[in-house]
Amino acid sequence: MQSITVHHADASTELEAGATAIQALKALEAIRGSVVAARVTTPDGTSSQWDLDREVPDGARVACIYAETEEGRAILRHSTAHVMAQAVTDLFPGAKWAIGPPVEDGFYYDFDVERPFTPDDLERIEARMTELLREKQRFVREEVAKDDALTEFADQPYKAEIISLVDDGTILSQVDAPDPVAAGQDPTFTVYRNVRQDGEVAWSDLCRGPHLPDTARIPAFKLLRAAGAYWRGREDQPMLQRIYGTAWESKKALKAHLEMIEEAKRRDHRKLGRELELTHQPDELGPGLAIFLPNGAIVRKQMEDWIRDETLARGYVPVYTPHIAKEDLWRISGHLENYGELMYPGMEVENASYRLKPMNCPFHILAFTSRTRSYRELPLRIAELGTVYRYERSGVVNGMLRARGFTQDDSHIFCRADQIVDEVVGCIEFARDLYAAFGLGEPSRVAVSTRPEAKSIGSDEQWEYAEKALMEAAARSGYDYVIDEGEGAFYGPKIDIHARDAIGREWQLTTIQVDFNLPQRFDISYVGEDGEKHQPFMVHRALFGSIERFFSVMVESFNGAFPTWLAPEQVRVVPVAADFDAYAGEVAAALRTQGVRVHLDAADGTLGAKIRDAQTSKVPYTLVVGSSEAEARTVAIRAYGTDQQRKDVPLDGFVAEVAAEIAAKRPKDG
RNA sequence: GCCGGGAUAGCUCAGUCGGCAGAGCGAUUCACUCGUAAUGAAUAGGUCCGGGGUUCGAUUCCCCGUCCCGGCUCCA
Repeated sequence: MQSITVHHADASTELEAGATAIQALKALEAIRGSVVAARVTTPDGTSSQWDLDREVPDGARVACIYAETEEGRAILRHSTAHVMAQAVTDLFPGAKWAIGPPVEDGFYYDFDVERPFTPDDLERIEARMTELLREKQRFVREEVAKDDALTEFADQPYKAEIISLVDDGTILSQVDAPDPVAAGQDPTFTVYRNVRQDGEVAWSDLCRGPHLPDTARIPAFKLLRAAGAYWRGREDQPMLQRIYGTAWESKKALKAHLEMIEEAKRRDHRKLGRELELTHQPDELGPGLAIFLPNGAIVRKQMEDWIRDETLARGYVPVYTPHIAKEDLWRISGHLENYGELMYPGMEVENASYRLKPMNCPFHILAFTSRTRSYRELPLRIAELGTVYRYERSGVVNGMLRARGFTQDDSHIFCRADQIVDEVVGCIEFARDLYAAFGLGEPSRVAVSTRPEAKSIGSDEQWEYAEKALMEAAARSGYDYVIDEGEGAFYGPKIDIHARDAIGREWQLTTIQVDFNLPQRFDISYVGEDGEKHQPFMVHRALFGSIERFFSVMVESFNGAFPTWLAPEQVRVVPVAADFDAYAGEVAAALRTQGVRVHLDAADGTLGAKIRDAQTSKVPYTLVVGSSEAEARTVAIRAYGTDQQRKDVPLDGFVAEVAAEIAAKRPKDG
C-alpha cells in the first residue's frame, strides 16, 4: 500500500495514498472550527484552495479555510451561487447561465432568460434553494478535457464562450473561469456536479472551485435583488439578468449583514438631506443638480473655509475662473475630442459656441500662461474651488454622490519632473490631514492606476517615469498601495485615495493625477536656469474630490449628527417656561458672541417636545434653563444621543468649553 | 445609455376591482406656561408627475415622455 506524507504547521503524518484534504486535516488534528475548504501547498510551492473531499498529493502542506473568514465566506457564497443557478434551472427551463462569482458581502449569478426576474421570482427561487439545501447534494469535482467540456455545455453558449476564451489565452478574471493557463499549455477544465444522496447528478457547472462538501453546509443565505448586467461587463454584449444574494457562516451573521443594509438605508444622504434640511434636489432643477439649503450650506462653508485656509498655508495660490468658455479652448485642451460626450452641448452667442466646463484644468493653464514663468516660481500650485458640469449618462446620477454639477477643491501644480514625487507626497499628506479633520480617519486604500490599454497619449518614457514617481510617493507616504492596472486617465497615471465611513463602506474621494497631455497641447513653458524654455509637468489633484460627494459621505458616516465644529446648529437653548426666556436669551447671546451657532427655542410647547425636537434635529448640545439656572447663572447640558444631563454647569465654563471644541476643528472622538 | 421597479398633501405612506382622494407627521391658529424624546383642539394644504388614447366617466386601464430608485457600464 502506497503512503503519502502531509504537513500542517510543525506536524506531519503519513496517510494512505488517495487521502483527501479533510482526512489529512483530521489526522493532523488541525481543525479548530467550521472549515469550508483547505489551503494546500504542494511540494513545488504552489498554494491553492482545495475541496475538502479532493485528494491531496504527497508532501502537501494543508491548512483550514474557516467559514468566518473572508476567504471562507467567498467559498460559501460561491457554492450558494451554484445552488441558486440550479434552482433557476429548475424553475426556468431553458435558462442559460453565464457566471456566478462571490463578491464583497455576497454573490451573484447572471442568466439569460426569456423575461427578467420579478420579486416574486426571487421568492420562488429562494424557496427552491432551501429545498436543495435540505437535499444535502454533494459538490463533486471532475477534471475534463476541453472537447468534453464543449460537448457537455453545448447548449450553454456562455459557458462555451468561457471555454474558448480560456483556450485562446484571453485571461478572464472571473472566478468561474478556470485558472489562466500559460501559453501553449493545454488547459484543463473543471466541472462541479451537484450530486443527490442517491447518486443522481442534479446539476453541473463549469467552475474553478473549490466548493463546500455539500449544500447542507450553507447555514444562511438570502436573495437580495435582480438587475440587468452586460455579459462580460461590456456594453456591446447582450444584457443578462443578474440575481444578487448573500450568504453567511451563521444566521446571526446574515442578520447582522441585513441590519447593516437597513442602517445604510436609514443613513442615506438623500433621506437625511431632506429631513435635516441640508440639501434640496427638486425636479425643476434637473437631474444631478442640487441646492444647498442653509443647514447644508453652513457645513459646506466649514469645508470650504478649511480647505481654503489649508491650501494657502501649504503654498498654493488662489484663482477664480468662469464656468463657461469658448469651444476653441476645449478643442485645444482635447476635452472635446476625448471627453466630449460628457460635456453639455454648446451655447451659441455672437457667432461663437460656449461650453460649460467639465474640468478646471484649461483655466488654470491660462492662469499659468498669463505671463512668462520662471523656474524660480516652480512648483506653482494654482488652486480653486471650481464648479464643473458633466453631462453624466442618465442612469449613473445618484443624489449628490454622483452629480452633474459639482465643485472640486481643484488644484494644478506646475512643476519640474524631479519635483513630482515631493509634490505628490505633499498631496497625500494633505489628504491624510483632511480625512482626520473631517472624521473619516486614515485613508483605507491608496491605489496607483497605470496606463490604460485603450487610448492614451504620451511616450512610454513619460508614463514609466510618472508611474514610478507616483509609486515612490505612495511608498514614501507610508501607505501600502495597490496597483490598478490600466485604470489611469488617458493623459497620465493617477493615485486615488479611498476612505471608510462609520459603517465600513469605502468611498473614492481624493484623486491625484499626473498630466502630460495639457502642457503639450497648450505648449506651456517656463524659463529655466539655463535661459531656455522648458515644459513643466502638471499634477492635477482634488482632495475632497467633489465637495458634494464628500459632504454626502460625511452625512451618511455621521448619520447626520455632525461634529460640533461642522454642525449647522451647535447649541439649542430651551427655557423650561416663558418666565425664563430672558435668561435663555442671555445664554444664547453669550454663546453667539463667541461665534457659536445657537438657536433659542422660546416658542410654545412642552419641554419634552422641545428636547425631542433638538434630538431629532441632531443638535450637538441642548441647554435647558429654568429658575435654578437663572439664579446661579448655570446651564443644564444634554449632549446629542445621550439621555444624561450635566447639571449646574456655569455658563461661562460651558461657553469656553464649546468654543474650544469648535476651535479645535476635530471630531469629538477623534 | 442599457435592464427592471416606481411617482398620490411639505415628508412618510394608505386607497380607488374605472364613479369628482385619505391618515400620521409637519405648517397655521387658539387654548395650555409646562424640568429632559411627542399637551389638546381646530384650520389650511392635492392638475393623484406631464401629454395622448380607450371609456358615459381615467388618479386607477393602454401608449409616449419626464423624473426618481436598484443594478450594469462609466466616474469625483
